[in-house]
Amino acid sequence: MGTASELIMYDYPTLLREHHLKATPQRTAILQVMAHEGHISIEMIYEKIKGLFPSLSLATIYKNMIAMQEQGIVKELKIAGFKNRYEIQKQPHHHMVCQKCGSIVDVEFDVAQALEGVSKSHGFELKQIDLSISGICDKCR
Amino acid sequence: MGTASELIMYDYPTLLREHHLKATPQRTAILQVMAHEGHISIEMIYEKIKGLFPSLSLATIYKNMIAMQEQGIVKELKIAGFKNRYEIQKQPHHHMVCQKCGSIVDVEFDVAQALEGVSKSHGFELKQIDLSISGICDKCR
DNA sequence: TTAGTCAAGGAGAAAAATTATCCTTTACTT
DNA sequence: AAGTAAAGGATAATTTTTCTCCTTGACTAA
Repeated sequence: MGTASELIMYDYPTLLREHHLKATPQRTAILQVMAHEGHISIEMIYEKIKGLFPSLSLATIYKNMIAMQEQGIVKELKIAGFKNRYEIQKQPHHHMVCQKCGSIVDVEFDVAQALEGVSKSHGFELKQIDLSISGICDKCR
Repeated sequence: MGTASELIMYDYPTLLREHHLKATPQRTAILQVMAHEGHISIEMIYEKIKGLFPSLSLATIYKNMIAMQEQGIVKELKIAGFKNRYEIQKQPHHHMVCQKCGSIVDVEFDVAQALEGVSKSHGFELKQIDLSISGICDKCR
């Protein structure tokens, strides 16, 4: 945090418009909560912002998550043993999940090169890598 | 296929009993369908075997998947863009998913060693690795 | 083999998660 | 400032998953 290139990511209205989505207060709030909470579920988002928008509909969140996924702004995380969670797209990274407390930590680890070889040998055009490792985190031991 | 050690895996009644689960015809059929179809969803299983058991309940399949997961016989696959699928537990492996036709191919690729280092540096006790790569398969190009 | 027991199956309701419909509101364009 | 298309809200409808309760049946041990 602190450099211009990082700060610009917090201008969510602009980010939305750049992706041909209207910058509504609801959308901006969703992104702010996601930025603050990290890996978050639909109804956690709902709980966090329904105070700001008393008439907020759950459907609004679902619809926005779909729209923002299509635009590559957010990403759905399907992790064994947990309900789906969402995060804002950022640098490629993977996840480290504690099976006890459910905490999710980002880890940067480059598997791309090795997997290029694997996929190439299958005539497979590699688009995306989803990797999560599960275990027991430092705190829970 | 062909060796004794592989064939023994097809004795599902014994496999179930070894895991303290009763070997019912429904369970055996579920495992047979899974073995035949590979990566399969709950309702695909239901469609495949409801002919054999006219009174089959969807709840039976759900309950059995949970029980068999707890015993480590089957594994749930949560893959971005797809409904949950299930596979019979076998040698550690990962998945290669075509974003177009949805086909899933097993790939053997050892990421464990490298990830040991990553997790160790976070004081994390590594239990499980879930990796899937997505892209366009050979056929779909 | 047979009776007893506990797990498993079936039916259906209920709950949870997701999507669709339809109308109103509003962000953006010009 | 007005028009338009997109987004939000309310609500119903689907879909997915879980639960309850009762019946059936697989396994155990005599």
